[in-house]
Amino acid sequence: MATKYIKPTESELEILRVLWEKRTASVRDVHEELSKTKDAGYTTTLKLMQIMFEKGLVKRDATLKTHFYQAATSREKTQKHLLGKMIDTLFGGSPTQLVMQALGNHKASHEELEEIRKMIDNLKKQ
Amino acid sequence: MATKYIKPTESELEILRVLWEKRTASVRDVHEELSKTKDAGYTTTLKLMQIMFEKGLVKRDATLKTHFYQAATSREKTQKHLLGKMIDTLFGGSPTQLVMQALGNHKASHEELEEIRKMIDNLKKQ
DNA sequence: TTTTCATTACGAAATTTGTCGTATTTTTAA
DNA sequence: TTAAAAATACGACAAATTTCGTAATGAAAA
Repeated sequence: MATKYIKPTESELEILRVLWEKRTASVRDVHEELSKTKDAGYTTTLKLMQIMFEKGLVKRDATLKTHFYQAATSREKTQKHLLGKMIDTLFGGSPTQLVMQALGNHKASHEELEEIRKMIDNLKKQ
Repeated sequence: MATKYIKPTESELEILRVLWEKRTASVRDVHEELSKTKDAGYTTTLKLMQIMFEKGLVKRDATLKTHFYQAATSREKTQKHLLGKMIDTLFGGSPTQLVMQALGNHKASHEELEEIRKMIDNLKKQ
């Protein structure tokens, strides 16, 4: 049995975002990044990251005094899970509906649209 | 200033889903629908809907003994908000990334793909 | 060495969410 | 009119999440 997927909370997702971007970061690194848009104390970030470690959401190297953290799961896997959930709960199970919404409401460049079109053509061949 | 968007919780979203489908429903209606997949008492559903009313997530007609509820916001608006948030937090602001993920991981029929392709062609004309 | 400073550990409070039991109110049926 | 049934109101509790203060620890500087 695959280990149960643990859904990150809102705050945990913010931390994961930083870790995905930086690959490896100390609590202070993460906290400074988050401070740009959010204000909470350093120990709050620390505590959250410790909890995430207990949950298995992040890994850490504790050999040095300053611990260094990494995300334990990839951005892609998390995207897949949360997107799947959203499709089920909010788009009646239809990925198409979601895609239409996304394309309709959020600007995409000519090149990006072309990229998507190519992907569709590929999918149709199968 | 537009009134702040209130993000529905997980349970609230389930209730909204029922209301979007039925347009108008009593607490009992909603509860019976939810009972199919979830087990919680009637008063739990009632309480949640009362809280949602206080938050402004639902409207209600309280002239009769049995109150009738409606979602205060459309499914489309909610989809747009949550999707936008997901694009920002999880897909680095790129709707294209999200679309590619969605198409890659979730099966869509030939007809649906065609539909999306048409939309893309339309968007490209502008 | 001693002091200072940055870090982690930990407990606990505050908030939010989800749950339900009981009281009250209203309608309907006997 | 009275009793029963069904609905809402409300308070309270439990669990999860977020927050922070303080203590302990380790490293670096004086």
